Amino acid sequence: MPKSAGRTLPDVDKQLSFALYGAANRLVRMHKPFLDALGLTFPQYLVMLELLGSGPRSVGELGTKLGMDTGTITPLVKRLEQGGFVSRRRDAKDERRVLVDLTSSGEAMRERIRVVPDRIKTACQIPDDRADELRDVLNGIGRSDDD
Amino acid sequence: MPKSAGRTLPDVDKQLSFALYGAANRLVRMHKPFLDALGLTFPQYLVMLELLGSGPRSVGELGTKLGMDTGTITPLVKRLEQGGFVSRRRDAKDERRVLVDLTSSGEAMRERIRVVPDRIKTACQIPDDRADELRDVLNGIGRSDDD
DNA sequence: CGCTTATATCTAGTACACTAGATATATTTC
DNA sequence: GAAATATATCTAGTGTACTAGATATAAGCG
Repeated sequence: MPKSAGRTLPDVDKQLSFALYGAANRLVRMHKPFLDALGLTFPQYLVMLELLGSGPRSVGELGTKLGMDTGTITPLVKRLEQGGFVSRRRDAKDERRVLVDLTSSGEAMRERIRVVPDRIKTACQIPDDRADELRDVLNGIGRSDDD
Repeated sequence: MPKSAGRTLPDVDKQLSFALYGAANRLVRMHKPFLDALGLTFPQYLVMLELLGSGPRSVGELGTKLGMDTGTITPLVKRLEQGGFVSRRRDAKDERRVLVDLTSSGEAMRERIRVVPDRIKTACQIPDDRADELRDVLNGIGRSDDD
């Protein structure tokens, strides 16, 4: 067996980075049946949550909030637009910006979207206080002490 | 209790799923400078860790271990092969299987790969015991009580 | 032996997520 | 007010990650 001279490599599934990467993938998979029923992908669902919670947002603001590049957000939002869930228009105040807003069809999803987090929480079987604690730890990972 | 007027959508960044998704993305970004120097992407790095730690593996075994589909693993491994890090050959014992093994060039990366987890741990600033605890919680997420 | 079923891998098509570079509008400076 | 700079978005290209369907080998059965 290639156990190499003295130093062994830490087993891949002993590593936090692997655990985190896998958990995120599994979490997206868990969402899929619920989101398929709504015609949304996971990142699209995050954008919808933000719009439902905070109102119209520019492409750049969505990227900042969700920690994604505009090169990711633009095609994602275009698919939401094609699905009829959001509208895109130039900001009259600053024509460089594109404002993304819910259509009536998107707004109408509010109640159906709202139940998704609860279903996931149930499936995860993690108590609320434990989940909050975990969330805070995760939110601290990989941030360069600003934002 | 007012029926729906009072119920607001939970803020997107109060949610575990969002925190987990974002943390995984940030973690991959943290790895990038180290892995770029080795000519690896993050999932390719996970495959290399597994091969360095456990020896030759079939495509299917890699997929099971890493929680990924063969439709993901196959092109990924082909890129590793193109990079000269691994070889692929049919298993003589069962010609349905494709065995992935390290080349000498791949084996030679052992020491350079081994230091990556430490650098990340330092950058994350999470104490070891805390990281182990977090890892165990993450490993429990989204598994259907088998595997 | 030929037929069926199971297993393992591969191919094709959609959707992220990133980087780098192009385009378009705003703002500043002279 | 025209040129230079800054900001916001978009486009193109690479690499995951998924699903569904195709191919190829293996194993079981009449």
